[in-house]
Amino acid sequence: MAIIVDKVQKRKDIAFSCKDLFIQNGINSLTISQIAKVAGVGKGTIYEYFHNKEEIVFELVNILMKEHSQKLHITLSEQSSVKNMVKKFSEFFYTDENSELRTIYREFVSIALMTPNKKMLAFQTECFNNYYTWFEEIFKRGVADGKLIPQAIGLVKGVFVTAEGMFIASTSTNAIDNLEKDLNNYIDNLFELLEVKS
Amino acid sequence: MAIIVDKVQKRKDIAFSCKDLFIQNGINSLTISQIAKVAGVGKGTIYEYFHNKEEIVFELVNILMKEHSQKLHITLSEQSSVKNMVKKFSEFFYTDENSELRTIYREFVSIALMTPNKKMLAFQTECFNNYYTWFEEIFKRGVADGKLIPQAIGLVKGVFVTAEGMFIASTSTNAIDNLEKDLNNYIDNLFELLEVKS
Amino acid sequence: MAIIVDKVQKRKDIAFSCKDLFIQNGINSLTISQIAKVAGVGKGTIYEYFHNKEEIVFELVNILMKEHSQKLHITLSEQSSVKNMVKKFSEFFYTDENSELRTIYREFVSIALMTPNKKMLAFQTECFNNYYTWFEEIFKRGVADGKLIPQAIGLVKGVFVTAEGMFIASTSTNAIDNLEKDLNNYIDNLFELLEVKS
Amino acid sequence: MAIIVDKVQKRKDIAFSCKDLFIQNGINSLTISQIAKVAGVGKGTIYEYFHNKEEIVFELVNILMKEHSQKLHITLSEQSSVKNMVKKFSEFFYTDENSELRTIYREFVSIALMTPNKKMLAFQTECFNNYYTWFEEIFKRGVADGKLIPQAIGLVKGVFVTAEGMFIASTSTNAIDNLEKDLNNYIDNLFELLEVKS
DNA sequence: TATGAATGAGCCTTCATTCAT
DNA sequence: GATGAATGAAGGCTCATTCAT
Repeated sequence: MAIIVDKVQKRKDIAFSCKDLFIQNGINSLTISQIAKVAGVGKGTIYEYFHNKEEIVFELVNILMKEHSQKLHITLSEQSSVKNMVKKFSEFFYTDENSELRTIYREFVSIALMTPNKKMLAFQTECFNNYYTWFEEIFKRGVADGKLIPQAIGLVKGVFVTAEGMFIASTSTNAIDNLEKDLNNYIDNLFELLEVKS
Repeated sequence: MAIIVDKVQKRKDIAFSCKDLFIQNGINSLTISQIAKVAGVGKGTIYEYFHNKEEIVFELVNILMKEHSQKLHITLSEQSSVKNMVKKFSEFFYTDENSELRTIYREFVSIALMTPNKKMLAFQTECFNNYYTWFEEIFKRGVADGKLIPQAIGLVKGVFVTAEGMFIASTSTNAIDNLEKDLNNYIDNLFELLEVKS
Repeated sequence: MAIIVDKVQKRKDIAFSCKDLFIQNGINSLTISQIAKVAGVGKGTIYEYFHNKEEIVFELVNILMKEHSQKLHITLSEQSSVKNMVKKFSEFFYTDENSELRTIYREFVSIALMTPNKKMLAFQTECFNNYYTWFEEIFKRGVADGKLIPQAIGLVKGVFVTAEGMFIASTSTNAIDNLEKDLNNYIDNLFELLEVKS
Repeated sequence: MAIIVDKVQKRKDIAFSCKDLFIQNGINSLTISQIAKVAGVGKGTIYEYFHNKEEIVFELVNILMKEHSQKLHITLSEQSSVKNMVKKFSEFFYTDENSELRTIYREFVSIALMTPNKKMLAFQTECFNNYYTWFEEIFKRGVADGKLIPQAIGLVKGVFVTAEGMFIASTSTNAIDNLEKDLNNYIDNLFELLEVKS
């Protein structure tokens, strides 16, 4: 009887096993040899599950994003105000807890900017839409509940990308230390304008 | 005696000469051989002016940014309102006119995210601060002139990075076509809240 | 499953295959490409078995030295006097039979003098000790058997290195033709003093 | 009036100026650029005085050897016995005072073994003969004066090269620390046999 | 299915040498 | 005589990918 291998699971396992390597060295200095070694499989086997190196990053980000997404869902549902939800949302970009995922995310954005290919873009779009729809929903509910002024809707997209914008900027300018302060300051000031005063 | 060469100018010339190559293929597929060829110099000559490939990109972005910065200065000085200034500012991210610089800028951000080194970070910080100080000034003047509400100041950083955030997002999600609409919509809605109604 | 290869043997094969190339051109003008070609393997394969060019020479000398060592063992065991043993020992430095090994040995000494690294030094030490212990043994037995005067022991190291010293000198001074005569003359005169007259 | 440059002296100056560089890095990692820099001349100028890199080493060894030779002459003339002369002779190979020259000499031997060319060999021969004639003379006088037994003459060449042989061996085997002891021990034991007991 | 030995195109980089000034 | 900018041949080495087992 042939051994039945769960291809989907093995794919995930391989991607996940090189997480640390990926975080430490970045995709550019990762070699298939190294990946095969830490994954505990042969070099040829990698090619049974992935077409190229970037697909592995792809899979890895996929896994980690889903994980993060689930946690975030729970956290958000515990928040009482839209502002707090947005704050929890933006926490991703500075808490220690997410530093690993952030490192990988950074690399991922970098790859996407440099060598965009269809599969990767499709995934990014999915990823973006997933979070964005969510984000939009929160704002819409806020307006419907009379917590936010109607004009808030027109700012959703802008607000959504601001956290990422700041993250990118802070990485580039090596000013990651101020990120938390800057983000919270921005959110506080913004909601000062958006929240309906009771 | 030996030939005296304007090393600074030649450095610029080499960097500039590979602009098209860089736009078409990205830094990763650029080879020193190609660069030397389009620059019309020998391979060894490249190393007389640059330590490595990334330094060339570095120089090129430097040149183009300065060029763009100057043009922008003029354009901004012609605007009558803060909102229009911000719109002109954000035009960089979608007009055809800047598509080349944008491509290079994208690559540059990508490199900075992936392999940050001190020199590059220093340049990025300088670049960021240059534009940001400018941006902040515009807002402060707006408030001082009674055109914007005082709370606008607390949003400066957020607004500043939003355009970049959307740009990155649009690249990833292949939704660059909507960028102009999204950006303008965001700015219109935001200034609805920030502008002092007369 | 994958092909199982005798890595140790293949390493030897590759090293051995470039013997002639090495003798004709010396290590400095040997290129990896040439080595790969005469070894009948790809360039990359070389790096599966060796870390760098010098390691190949290292392996080659290792092989040839062992071969020579074995032959010498037999030859020495056939000698009747210590003097003859020493003569057979020193023959290495001038007989036609060993000219190839000598060329490689010369190159090897040259490398060791110029770029000593731990591995190479360790091997040299081993090599030296191997022959030297042997040499010392011969002298000790000679004294024990009453063939040599006891003071011979104090000269062992000096005598041992003399052949090599003459070899180096003869190479430098292009006087290799006189080496045989010089060596034998030296040995004859020395043993005149060291041998116990019956 | 044209500036009269002492070509011979400038040649020496250039060679001498790169002494430290040469000692620290060895000939292989010396570049013409570096040499020109430390010599305080242009790269092209080097080629006015030397045909290639090795010629510089050649000149340098020449200078240093002559210097050493003169010092040795004086030292030797102060010795009372042949044995002491030989000891002083061999001191070159282990005293701190000569460590620099030794480093260069080692490199020089290495070059000579690897890439012997006529000029270099001619110089080596001259160098060897210079010292050797001297050495032979000492022994001959020792015999003539009734200090040494006549058979000593037949050992001159062997004894002469022994110090160098030990030096080479000690370099290879990393046993340079024992060199002084080994050499002196050898000389003491040898002269026990060669000196005429009064 | 799994492997890992073999590959070789092509990269970056070095540096001795030239030659116009 | 002196210079140093320019060169380009040539080298070592990497590593994604293949494929026989």
